[in-house]
Amino acid sequence: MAIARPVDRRLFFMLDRAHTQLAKAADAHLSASSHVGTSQAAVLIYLGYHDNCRLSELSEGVGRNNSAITGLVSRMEEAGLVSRGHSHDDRRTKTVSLTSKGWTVRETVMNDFRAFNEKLVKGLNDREVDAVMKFLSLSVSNVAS
Amino acid sequence: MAIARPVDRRLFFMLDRAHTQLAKAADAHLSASSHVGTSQAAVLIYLGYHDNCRLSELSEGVGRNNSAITGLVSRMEEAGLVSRGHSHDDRRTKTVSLTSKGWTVRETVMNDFRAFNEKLVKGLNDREVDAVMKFLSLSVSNVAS
DNA sequence: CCTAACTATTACGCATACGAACGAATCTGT
DNA sequence: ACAGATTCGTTCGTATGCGTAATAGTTAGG
Repeated sequence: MAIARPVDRRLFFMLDRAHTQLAKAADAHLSASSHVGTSQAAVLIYLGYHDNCRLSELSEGVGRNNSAITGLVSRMEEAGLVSRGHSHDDRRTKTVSLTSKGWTVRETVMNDFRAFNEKLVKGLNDREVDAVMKFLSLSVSNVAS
Repeated sequence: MAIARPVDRRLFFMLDRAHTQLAKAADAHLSASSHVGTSQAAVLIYLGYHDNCRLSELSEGVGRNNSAITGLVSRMEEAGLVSRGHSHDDRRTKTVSLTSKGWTVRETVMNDFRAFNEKLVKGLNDREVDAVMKFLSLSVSNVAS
């Protein structure tokens, strides 16, 4: 259960720090080949698996709220990476889909991240990587209450 | 080595997502008792261990760059949590120290995070927690190059 | 002494995120 | 069929952080 080990109280800050540094490194990694940051990259990747989805679904998929998505999608629309559409079923909803340019950039981004993620787990064995992924999934639901 | 396992390419996004959700939860957790966010909380905790340190050291300690620290410290100074001082050795440098109010808030924040961090590792055994901490430390240096 | 390096600040523009509130559309219960 | 609740996307204001560049004071090296 790992209760109250002194080191535990630093866990969140270690995560925060790692995220800051890794996001910075990932941004640098990405902008070398494409002009997208990590937020936009997440959208590109998600849309590859769920093209033409609702904005709310995208919001859920990349873990940002509605208003963040509105701005994010708008910037990406201006950049020609995605386009908005309308749903036939429900006139409230709008959909997002990748443009052909979006698909191309996504391909680059995917390759970049494959290399990047391999760097992240350098020095860890499979068992440890599994523990990390388990933590990243579990912790979100642990605090969701 | 965990090379090219299909799941690896999602690692960074899982981290990104976890960080976003956890930061949001932590903010809610904190602002219930004190009026500080996670950035300011990090500063409070760091200063508890390195009171009266230089701004650059703080910058390194909490993983933000110099100009971000200037703004962060200014906001905290206005809130009465920290105060700026001058170094005797080097008159270029300025120092930051906790005010008595800062120490009080830090105490609250520390307790909040103890509880919060315990929630994060719920469902993980010690071995897995160790792997997570190892990952969070290692990954930063792995991409630092 | 002069110059180079360091330290912190400041200002600008930009990206990202949040919560709150809004209008429009849709669904639900009666 | 209609009133009320809910959902969806948007807009607004605010907070935070980054990069870059300019500024200014201080220190250290030659």
